[in-house]
Amino acid sequence: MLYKAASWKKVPDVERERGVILPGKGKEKKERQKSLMDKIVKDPFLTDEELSEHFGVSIQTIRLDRLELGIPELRERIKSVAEGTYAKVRSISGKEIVGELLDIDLGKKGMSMLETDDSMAFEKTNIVRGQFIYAQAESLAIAVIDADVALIGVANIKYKQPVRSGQKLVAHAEIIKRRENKFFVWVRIKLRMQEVFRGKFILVALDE
Amino acid sequence: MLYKAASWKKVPDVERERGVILPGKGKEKKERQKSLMDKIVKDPFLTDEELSEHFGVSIQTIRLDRLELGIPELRERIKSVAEGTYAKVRSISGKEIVGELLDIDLGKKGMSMLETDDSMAFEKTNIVRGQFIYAQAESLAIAVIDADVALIGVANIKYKQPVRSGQKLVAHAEIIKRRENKFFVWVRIKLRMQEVFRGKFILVALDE
DNA sequence: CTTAATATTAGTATCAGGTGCTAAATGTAA
DNA sequence: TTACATTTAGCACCTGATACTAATATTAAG
Repeated sequence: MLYKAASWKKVPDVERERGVILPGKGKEKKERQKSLMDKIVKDPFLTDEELSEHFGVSIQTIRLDRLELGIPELRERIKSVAEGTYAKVRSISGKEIVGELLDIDLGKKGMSMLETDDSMAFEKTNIVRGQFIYAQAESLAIAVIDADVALIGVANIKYKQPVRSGQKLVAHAEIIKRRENKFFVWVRIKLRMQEVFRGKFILVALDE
Repeated sequence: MLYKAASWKKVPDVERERGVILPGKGKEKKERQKSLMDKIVKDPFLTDEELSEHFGVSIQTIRLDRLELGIPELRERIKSVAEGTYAKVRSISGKEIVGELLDIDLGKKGMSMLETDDSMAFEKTNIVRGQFIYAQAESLAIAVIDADVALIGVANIKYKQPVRSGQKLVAHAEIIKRRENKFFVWVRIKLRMQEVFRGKFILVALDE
C-alpha cells in the first residue's frame, strides 16, 4: 500500500459509534466512508472540497467522515507522503546514484555505499530484494562512465549472499575495457568483508 | 540532488538585482542566500519562521530571499517532494509486482505489463533506465515461483533495444527447470512485436 | 556630513485548507 | 409521532503563506 492508514495516529474518540440503532441511511454512510478511505489511499492529494463534489455531499460531511475514520487533513497527508518517501527516493531515484557516492575516478573506478532498510526488503524475512542491489550496481556502473548517458547492454550478475535490511553495502565499480562507445564494467558489492554481489555490465554510451 | 531547484518555475522578475552599486552588506546577504538555498535543498520541510530564527533575521527577509532565489513556499516544496516521488515509489516499491500482473500460472509461467513514464527515464533522452526494466523482470520471475520467498541467485540479462518513456512493456516469464529449491526462469520483455529485454534468472526458494 | 542606493523590518489585507464548535434541518425506523 | 442518526450550515480561529506599502537601518560615495 502506498499510503499507510496505519501511520495515522490520534484517531479521535468517536462516541457516535456507540449508537445501538443504525437507521437505513447507515448503509450509505458506511459505503461512502469505505469508498472515501479507498479514494484517499489511492490519491492523498484530494481536498475536502473535491471529495464533497465527488460524493455529492457537503464538505462538513466529508470532514465528519474523515474524523470518524481518523484520516488527517490534506496537508498532513501530503506531508506524510513526502516524509515517508523522502528516504526511499534517495536510494532508488533514477536521477542519481542509488546509495551514496563515496569515491569516484571518472572513467576508471568508483565506490558507493547503500544503507538498506525495511522498505527495500521482503516483509517476512527482512531479506533485501535483489532489484535494490542491482540498482546500486547499475547506477554506479553508469556513474563511472565518463559520458552523458549510458545504457546497459548486457549484464551478468550473481547474488552470492542474502542481505538483511539495515546492513550497509559497499559497491566497487571498475572499468576493465573500452571499445569505442562500449564500456565493460565490473561491479562487486560487499557487506563488511563478504562479497554479496558480483556483476559484469556492458554499457553503451550514447553521444548526441 | 534530492530537491531539484530546477523544477521551481516562475522565478519572479527581481528588479532589485539591476542595482549597480552593491554596498558592503551585500556580502552578508549573498552568503545568507547561498546558505538558505543549501538548507532548504537539504531540508525542504523548514518554515520561514524556523529559517528566520536560524539566520537571525526577520521572516520578511527570509521571504524576500526566497522570492529572489525563486524558492516556493513550504507547502509547495512538500507537495513537490510528495508528487515527484509518488509515482516512482509505486513502480519500484518492493511490495508488489513492478507493472501489472496480466496472467499467472503459478509454478509455470506469468505475464505482466509495465507502463513506463518520465519518472523512470533519463531526462535528456527519455530512455527508460535499465533498473526499471530489470525490476519488472525480476519481480515477475519471483511471482511465478510457487514459494513464499525467492531470491535471485544468478541472472544473465541482455537489453536489446532502448525503451522510451510512455511505452508499454509486456513481460513473459517461464520456469524452464527446477532442481530442488532452485528455479530456472526465462523472462522476455517485448515492446509490441519487438523484444527489448531477455534474461535468465536462477532463483532460490527459501522455506523456513 | 549629506545623500542615494541598498537592505531590512513592520504592518496590513488576503488566501487555502483546514479545525472545533454549536445549531439547525433532514431522514428513517419503530 | 417520536427518538435517534445523519447531514448541512455558520462562525471563529489556525498556519503558513502571498502581495503590497511604508518605514527604518546600513553603508559607500560625493
